[in-house]
Amino acid sequence: MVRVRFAPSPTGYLHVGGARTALFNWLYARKLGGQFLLRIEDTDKARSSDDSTRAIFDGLIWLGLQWDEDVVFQGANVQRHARDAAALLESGAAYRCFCTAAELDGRRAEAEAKQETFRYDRRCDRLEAADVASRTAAGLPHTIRFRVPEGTTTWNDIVHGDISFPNKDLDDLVILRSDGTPIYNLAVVSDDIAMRITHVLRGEDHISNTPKQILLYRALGGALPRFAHFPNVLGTDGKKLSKRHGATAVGDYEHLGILPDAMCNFLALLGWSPGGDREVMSPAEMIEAFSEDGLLAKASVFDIKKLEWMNGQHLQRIPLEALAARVAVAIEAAGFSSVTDLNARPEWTALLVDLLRIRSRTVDDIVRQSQPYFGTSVAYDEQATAKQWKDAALSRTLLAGARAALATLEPWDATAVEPALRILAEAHGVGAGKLFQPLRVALTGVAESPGIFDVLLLLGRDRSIARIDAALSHPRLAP
RNA sequence: GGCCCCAUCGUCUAUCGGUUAGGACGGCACCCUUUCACGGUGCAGAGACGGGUUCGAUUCCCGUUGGGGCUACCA
Repeated sequence: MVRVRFAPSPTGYLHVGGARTALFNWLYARKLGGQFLLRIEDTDKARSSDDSTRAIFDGLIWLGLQWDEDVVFQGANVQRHARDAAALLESGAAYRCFCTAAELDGRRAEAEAKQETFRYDRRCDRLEAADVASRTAAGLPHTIRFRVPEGTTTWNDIVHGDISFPNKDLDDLVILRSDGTPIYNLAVVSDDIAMRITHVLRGEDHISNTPKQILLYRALGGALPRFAHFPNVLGTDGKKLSKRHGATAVGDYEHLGILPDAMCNFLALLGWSPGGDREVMSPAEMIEAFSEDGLLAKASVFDIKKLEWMNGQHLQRIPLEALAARVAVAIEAAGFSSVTDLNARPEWTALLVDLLRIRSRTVDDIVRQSQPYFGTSVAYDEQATAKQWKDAALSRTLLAGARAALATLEPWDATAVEPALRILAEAHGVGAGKLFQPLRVALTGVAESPGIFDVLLLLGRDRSIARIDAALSHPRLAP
């Protein structure tokens, strides 16, 4: 049984790089019928917060990456971590170190000053047993260090192939602090063994932790998992994605009107390819197409333009009712209308959303463009009126003509509206566009909108007439 | 500094020794058209460099260069 885990530390929001790691774990588990677990690594109390934990849950839920089993909080396992450290001490794989943090810092600075690589010199490992016993009995504060054995540590990484580290380059790492709390590498291995994790899939910044962890697995007698290290997600400047690149939290994209499926699709393609030309996929299709072979070793740049395009593609594919429900919430948030009102007229709402989604890339685009279809009056865009009502006299004539034609038109539908307006344009000896454009501005206040007949239907007769009247009394159209 | 990872259009990528190096985003042009979009067509655009191996290298190996990561009593 495949068991993978996503193990973020709750020190901020869920970052897109972390989201991608979670996604790959999720895809891996779902593809193989395994379990996707979530572990919150909160052992650093100073930096961890409940708000951050909540933000991680929210982000994963929004993305649709549901985890299996209960969330594991690493902080709840400190007793086991300490027990494991004690066991290592017992078996001789680790030793007590009485060097203080200040001494260590001093030696490190000294080595650096001499351009030398600092490595712990194991002086405490050479202490006489009696000495160690008496210092311990005296209650002298000390850490527990893992004694890195001789040799080379190698593993076959799922994305990178064989990677090996000479053990001599690994320092004897502290696994338990002098206050008895565990250090990261110990906690991770202890927990992964306890959680029976079979595949550790994480970011490439953990590559250099891996040999240390493998050594700890062996010393602890745990079954070694397979490892995969995903390359970093970079900003457009080629540097690791961070706050200064703008939006990096998945929540930011939610608020920008990105659909979760589009976000997952986009993230999956950063470092994974199903082969061939496939790009736009639903979560189910991604699971179906997912395989280790498609995982790339190269870091990739987060290109928001492509994300937006991807979102536009998903906007067209999502079932209309589902999109309408999301848009309704966003329209209420924008203050144009209410969910209750929109639900009361589902067909009208569906038509509105369907007409706007084709010219939108985000939910926010739809909301922005929906404004003219709510409320009684519209704000006339200066540029639009200047351009489309340039010839005031002609515009007045055409708008008045349209008002007259529409006022008594029966029935109020596409079959009647279109011929009526085309005949009107012809009667005035102008092309259809010469009539439609000024009318579009009169009805919506802006120069871009769905087709003019659809606009009329969306607004209804009364509001259409009222807006033409409002346009007629606009300063620019004054006689 | 030491150790490790990486290297195809500006960006995301296909290619599993032999291709006019393909697709997508973005850009540009044109078509469609009542506007804006959508859609369609076309154009520009890539194997970092140097050595090998091979009949033949983008592909395999080595080096150089350039990016990135780690180097804590952080995670």
